[in-house]
Amino acid sequence: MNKKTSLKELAEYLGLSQTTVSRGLADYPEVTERTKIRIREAAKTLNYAPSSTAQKLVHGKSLTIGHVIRLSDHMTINPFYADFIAGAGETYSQAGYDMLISMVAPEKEMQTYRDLANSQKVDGFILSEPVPDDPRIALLLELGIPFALHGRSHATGKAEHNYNWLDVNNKGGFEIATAYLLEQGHRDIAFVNGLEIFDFALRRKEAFMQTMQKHKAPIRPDWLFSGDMSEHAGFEVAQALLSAKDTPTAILCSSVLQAMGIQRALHLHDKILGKDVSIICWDDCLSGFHKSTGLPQFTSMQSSIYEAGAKIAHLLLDKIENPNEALSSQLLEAQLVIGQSTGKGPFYTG
Amino acid sequence: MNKKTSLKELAEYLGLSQTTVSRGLADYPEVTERTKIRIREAAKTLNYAPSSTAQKLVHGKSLTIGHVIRLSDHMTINPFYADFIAGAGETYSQAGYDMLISMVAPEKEMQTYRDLANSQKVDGFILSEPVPDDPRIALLLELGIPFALHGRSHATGKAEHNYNWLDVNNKGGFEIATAYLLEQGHRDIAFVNGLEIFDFALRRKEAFMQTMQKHKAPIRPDWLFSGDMSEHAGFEVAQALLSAKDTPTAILCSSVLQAMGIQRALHLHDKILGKDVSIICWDDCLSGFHKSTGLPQFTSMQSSIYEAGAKIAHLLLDKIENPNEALSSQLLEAQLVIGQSTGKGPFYTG
DNA sequence: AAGTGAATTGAAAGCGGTTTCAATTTTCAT
DNA sequence: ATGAAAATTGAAACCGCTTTCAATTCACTT
Repeated sequence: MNKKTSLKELAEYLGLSQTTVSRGLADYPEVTERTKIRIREAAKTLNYAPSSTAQKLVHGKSLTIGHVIRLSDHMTINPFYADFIAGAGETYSQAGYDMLISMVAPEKEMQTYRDLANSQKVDGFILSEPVPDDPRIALLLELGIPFALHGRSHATGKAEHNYNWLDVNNKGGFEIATAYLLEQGHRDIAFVNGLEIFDFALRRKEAFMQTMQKHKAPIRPDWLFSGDMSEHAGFEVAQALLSAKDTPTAILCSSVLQAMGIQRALHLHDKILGKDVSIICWDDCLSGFHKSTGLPQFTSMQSSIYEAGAKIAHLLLDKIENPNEALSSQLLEAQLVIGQSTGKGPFYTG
Repeated sequence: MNKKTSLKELAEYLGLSQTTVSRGLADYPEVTERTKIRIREAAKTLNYAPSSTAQKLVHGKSLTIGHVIRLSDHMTINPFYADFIAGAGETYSQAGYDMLISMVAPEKEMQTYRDLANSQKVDGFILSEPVPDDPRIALLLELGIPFALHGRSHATGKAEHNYNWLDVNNKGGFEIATAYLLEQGHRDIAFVNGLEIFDFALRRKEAFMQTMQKHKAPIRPDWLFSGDMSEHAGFEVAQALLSAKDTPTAILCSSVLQAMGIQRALHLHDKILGKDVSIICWDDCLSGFHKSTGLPQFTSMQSSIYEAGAKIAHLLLDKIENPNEALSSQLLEAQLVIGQSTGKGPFYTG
């Protein structure tokens, strides 16, 4: 249990002033190389490290970014969020920032943002899973603390906003996916969306509807679903779909988990994936830095959420360090990757 | 963009000394109720909140717990870890602590612990995924910083340890699981473990081996696997198993993900789960606070990892706040929950 | 009205650093 | 040797809060 050494003690030990020692450690040019070396060695032997708290106080910054995670019913701690966090975390540590994560019940969420900002525990926030007119945005703008938004939030009122955002092109991605299914000869397509309170889900739906209409393909209201992006939810939906007398030849869904659930239901109904029924799903590329994701090879719209985390962290840090710079936002494109879950449909005209 | 109010400004505004204001806000008894009210109101109007940095400096504590996550090849950011973190995070916020998460490349891991401890950014750590003689334990003991271990670390040298731990009874759990399969009339059982560098995996293997031996059931070396706890890994193993000329009638595996991969392979080989082949898996009860986990109903040994996170956080906070108290550790029991993935084996003698 | 103890209040000293600005020492040309 | 300029060093203020300890005010006795 070695006690903490303070700068004062280190200075006394060296017979120097705190000033010189502080400067020596910070590698100021006015300190002789010889004394710098002495200082560093003494610091090593005494096992000295500056108190980050004291440094933060003097610099007036916390060098910490906050992530507030709502523990609610729908959005459980999304496994994908772990990947997102990992990407952001990497960027933070490279830039000398820390990551503060706060998991809170929904009713305490707003107050948590307030407290974290007011007590200056964090220099900025990353917001995820925005809904239209997201109240967190208004709050943080009012508090005057920098933040970046992962996704976009449709604002009905004054469209003006003063924050950076990064989003993946959900609409463009699902336009491509829908068009691909149509090209392959599918017309009877079911759509299994995430919860349509979220911005991304609304954009995906828009993409599906518009693309179907554009190609004069029929949209069946009873083939439009919205719910949890879980294996279970996918299974349930597919059970319902496959028990009806007419069934779709293709399903577009919003997550790999849903796709897996659908796949399970297909097995039960003796349907062959990619033959009887095609599936395209959105794939956030869980653990995107690994080659094999360990998930079945669905045809999917791919976009690395790890990368998104890393990039949005940069956006936020930029905003914090250059508050007056112009806003910058990014729209990432998802890639259509053909897997084994899609095949030709009945209307294919090669 | 409202500027931060300092205690000094608030005091001037009120025409009081900083001392009184500080005491008023902290609800000291020597401050009149009337002035307290004035103070609180002024604080509200000026939107004052004490700087946590300054408070930390004064109190010499960071009120922050560190979680260092190694971004390596095997242990990607385990989805289950998110749940664990959520449990711990809940406990922290209730106790007024913050959670600092650091995601680092494996080679920087040890230095990260050092830095976080020396710079006093955190008051303690939670360690996860221990290996035998885990070097992090030695390091943190040397640094003299409190920590709690999720799992146990077999120590070959001096067995003495000075930290709290919490583990789930991996050995007991897999003894029960193995015995259940044997009772149901299975003898040809394959064992699909996690990576056997980790303590928990070693205990599970021990349980399997001993229980099989005790019941005079044959252990086939080519039916013992160890690898990633991913869907993909489960699939690969099962592919290999099912392609051989003789196949097991039951598989005991270490995670739900592996079980799902095995299930996928079973389908390909036209085997029926729970009939041709039984599966028992370990289930960390992902998102344990929800009713339906969204995962297929495997027979499993269940133990909530969310709960484990919450409990170990308490253990650590106890240690931090009462450093001299006796050590306390907990061993949680996993529950055998019968699902649809198990059935009678060929040697069943009802 | 004076004196006492109790109740309030505030000045100042830290907490552990960084940085300004002045003081001291070196260096070098004269 | 001498003085001016350059290179080093250090004293002290400050970041924003808590807390000790002394000072002031108040409420009651006598």
